[in-house]
Amino acid sequence: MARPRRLAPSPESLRSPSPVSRPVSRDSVQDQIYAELSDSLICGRLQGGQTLQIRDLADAFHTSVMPVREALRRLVAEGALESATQQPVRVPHLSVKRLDDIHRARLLVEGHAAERAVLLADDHLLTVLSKADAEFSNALAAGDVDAELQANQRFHFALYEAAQSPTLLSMIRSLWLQSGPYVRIAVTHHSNEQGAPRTLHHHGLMQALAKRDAQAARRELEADLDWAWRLMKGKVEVSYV
Amino acid sequence: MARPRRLAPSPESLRSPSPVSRPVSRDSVQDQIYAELSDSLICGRLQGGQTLQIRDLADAFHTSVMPVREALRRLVAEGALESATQQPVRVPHLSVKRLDDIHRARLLVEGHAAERAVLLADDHLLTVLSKADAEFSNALAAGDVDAELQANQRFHFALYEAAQSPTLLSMIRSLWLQSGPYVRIAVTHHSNEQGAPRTLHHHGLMQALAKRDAQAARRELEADLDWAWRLMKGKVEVSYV
DNA sequence: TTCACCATAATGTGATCACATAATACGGCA
DNA sequence: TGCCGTATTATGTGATCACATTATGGTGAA
Repeated sequence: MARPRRLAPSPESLRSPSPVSRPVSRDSVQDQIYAELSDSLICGRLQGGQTLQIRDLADAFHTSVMPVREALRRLVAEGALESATQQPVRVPHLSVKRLDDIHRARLLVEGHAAERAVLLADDHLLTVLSKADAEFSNALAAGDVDAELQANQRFHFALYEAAQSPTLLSMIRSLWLQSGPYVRIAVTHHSNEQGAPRTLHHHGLMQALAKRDAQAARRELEADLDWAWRLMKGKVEVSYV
Repeated sequence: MARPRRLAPSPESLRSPSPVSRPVSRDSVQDQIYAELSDSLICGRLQGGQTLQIRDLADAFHTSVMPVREALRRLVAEGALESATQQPVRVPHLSVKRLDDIHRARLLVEGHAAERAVLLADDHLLTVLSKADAEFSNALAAGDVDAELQANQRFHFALYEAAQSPTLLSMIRSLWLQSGPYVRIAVTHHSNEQGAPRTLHHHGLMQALAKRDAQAARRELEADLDWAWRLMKGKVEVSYV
């Protein structure tokens, strides 16, 4: 029996409207499914409370249930999904309490990573950041939410990778997986309400980086996280307990 | 076909010499295997570089390969184990660089959790901590390394749970899984070299807790982590690059 | 003796089937 | 008409088989 070495195209419900730089073509099938699902989580294409059924995903990806099982298991282990015994896997609902908890952890870990990045970064980082920020601004002007989120992700993770700490990086990735489904809700509802304070924080962060001011970089990053957190908190409060 | 609802007794190579408070009897078989393996990792019953083969573990646990696969997948996702494609899962080797990285993350996260615990704790925590510390001292005096590690784990996690942050707690658990295989090496080689500075840090931490001094608690915890880190670093340097 | 190549074995990974359990819908009773 | 118990469905989980790929051993020639 032929085993598909190549995964079928992703189902429409998960496909990104703007496939900017999808790092596809991993090796095993379960890795590809995992990459697809985690990308969908971080970019907010999956809603909180949504159930992910093994057989449905297997049909959508045109594979058997095996790779899907292991990919879901992996995401559950990272805290990105939740599963009770003998019950379908779900995207967790975020209560206000849990949202605050994740936010505190993000301030702690991502703030620390930003400080370290400032101390360790070379000049190349600034060019990468400004490029990502330019794409972010363009997406914001065009009203392309998906591109905006992708560019924002590139901006932040370029910074975090400069901290040269695999341990911190995997922690941060897990935190983004957990807060991903709610970032989109916050961002989609802000754009027509006010200006774009996020670009200001990005610029402030790059200035702090140029001046090698670690404390200032942390402050700007925390302001950026606080801004998103306040928006998310408002949405969670009205939509769900 | 009868499906075993009850897992066979754990293989001798993984069994703890002093099964103090094993929280057995989870629901699914893969959860039980996961609990067993993660316990073995944290308590250092698995050595760095050791390979864990699916069929071997399945034979040892008297089950099929399925539950073992998923348990291992979960541990890999948490960073506790590593696996290349189509190659057996291994307990990661810790280079000095990686050891330092994990140590910095532990100082950051566990130190923060200690501060929060001091601010949020009630009086009950002190009794739990002193009980765990007493068991720790007894195990130290008796030279029972396994009981010493178990008691130390209970002491620290009682503190961390008092921080009331599920997010931080899961991060800390992941860090302990990663450093577990090397903590034992460090601890087993210290006991006859010098006294027990660790009990001093435990006592200092409890005093800081009684005085509600968060900064002092963090300092004591960091001293405790630094002590273990220095021992581990010495062992890693001589045993492996 | 040493290195390269090939054959064999071993191991992870995917597919399929079987079953226990939780969710759901239907029918009967108050 | 509303509610509860039961039968059915559906879904996660475990077992088994099949296969691609890597590792390993031996054998050949240089």
